[in-house]
Amino acid sequence: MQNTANNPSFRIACSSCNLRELCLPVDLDGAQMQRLDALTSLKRTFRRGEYLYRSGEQFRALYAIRTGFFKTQALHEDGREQVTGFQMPGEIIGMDAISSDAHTCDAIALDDSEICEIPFNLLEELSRELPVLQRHLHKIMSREIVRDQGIMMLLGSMRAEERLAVFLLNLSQRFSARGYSPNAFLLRMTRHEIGSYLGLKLETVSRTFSHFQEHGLLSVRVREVEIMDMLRLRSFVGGT
Amino acid sequence: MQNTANNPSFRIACSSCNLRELCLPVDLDGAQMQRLDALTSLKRTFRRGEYLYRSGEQFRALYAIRTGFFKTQALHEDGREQVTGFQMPGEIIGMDAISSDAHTCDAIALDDSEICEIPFNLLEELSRELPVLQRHLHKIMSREIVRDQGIMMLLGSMRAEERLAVFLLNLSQRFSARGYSPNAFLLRMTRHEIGSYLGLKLETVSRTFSHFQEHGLLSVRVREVEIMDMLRLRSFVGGT
DNA sequence: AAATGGGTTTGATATAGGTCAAAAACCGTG
DNA sequence: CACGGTTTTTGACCTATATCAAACCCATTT
Repeated sequence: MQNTANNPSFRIACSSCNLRELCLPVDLDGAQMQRLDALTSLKRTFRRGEYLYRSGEQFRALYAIRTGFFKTQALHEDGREQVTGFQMPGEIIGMDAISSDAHTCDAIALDDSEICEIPFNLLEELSRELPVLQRHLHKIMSREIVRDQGIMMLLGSMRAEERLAVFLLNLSQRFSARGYSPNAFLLRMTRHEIGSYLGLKLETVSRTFSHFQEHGLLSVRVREVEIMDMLRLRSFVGGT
Repeated sequence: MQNTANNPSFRIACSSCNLRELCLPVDLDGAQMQRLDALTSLKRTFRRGEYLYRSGEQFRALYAIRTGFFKTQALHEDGREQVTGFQMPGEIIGMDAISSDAHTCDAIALDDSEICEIPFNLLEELSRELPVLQRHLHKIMSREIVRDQGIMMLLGSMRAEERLAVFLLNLSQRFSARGYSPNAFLLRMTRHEIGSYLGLKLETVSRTFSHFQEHGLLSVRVREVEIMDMLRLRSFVGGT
């Protein structure tokens, strides 16, 4: 599949973007803000299934998700692939590529999506002049490191039920931070993708959903999830 | 245990450090180099078992390891802990702490060790003036992200033998990069710590070492490892 | 309305790795 | 160099999750 629209048709600037608090919450004056706007002016849209970037492609920019939903997946030499994350609006991806100047994973839209492209050399340039932007960039990268270490913990020492509970609570919290219900949401990914992310087979994911439902923790109808008992779901993590 | 020596006794400057190529391989002129030297002038030594930092402590600096060996471990609320990495000379740790201004894991010396402390605000300041330093900092952080994703892959989709093989090959490669033999080395960590890192129980680690030995891939005498058949060990990864 | 096909659920069975336990090896210290 | 604690090895058994297989569901196409 191809990227359908490279036309920077509509130009929602950072200064007027409703995701600012999540994406680049830095305190800049008018002139500085204008420079940031200039940096991120290139928007692109993607249809479900399209690649934002592919492993091996040359690194040029970070990407801020404006709308939609993405997954990133790493490919092993031997063909095995693993989902390394699911990204939603306000989140920034592509930082893995800085170290080698080439992307180390694929990013694929799970929904029709729109992104802001942030050319990295320009971002570096601007962050040399704006310490608060510099610090924010470092925080974003550090946050990614912390996130990954959380997943290492999950994969290394949690049982299937805990993993799925952590996953759902994390989604819930992120939807909530974006103004959506923390209790009811639509999964954008398949059981296979969830399993790949959580280090489980799709059957185990499906069974664990069923368990949760039997125990009245939530109700699932395929992609629709409603968390019925958030507290008990939380207590699953690190408990029993 | 306490930090025994805060005395910045001996001042090996970056400019004359034999780890430069690994640690901060940036191309600076004399004056610039001097400023970098000033930045990293505080050295500290640690005895085996001592903490370099603890989870929750305020973030002030990154640390470059000069000699010795460290582990980092994350603690879950519920008491579970997991080793998130083993670090050796030339490697820089502490980047997880940038995002929240507090360390999110413990760093513990597994050997008598020496580190260079790099105050982060000064590093940011200098990297605003020296683009090559700025880029290098970004690369180091990005490398950490890539490393973590490799571990996610390992934990999410490899069997015990593959995990241990990957672990040993990685150590081998890093020892080799530091001028030590890639074939024979001493493990600085316990079976328990290896298991924690690899998402396995210590008994499984021990058994897997024994398997490898039975198959003539390597010889182990507790902490001493000698890789006898590097190729076959490599072929274990992603194979069979 | 039937056919197609990807995704999901559920069941039956297999297995890698975990758990429990005991012995052996190792290491620092007195 | 003997002692006590820690670490490692090995064995026997158990369990969570994988694997294999079939049925089902739902959206789209014919």
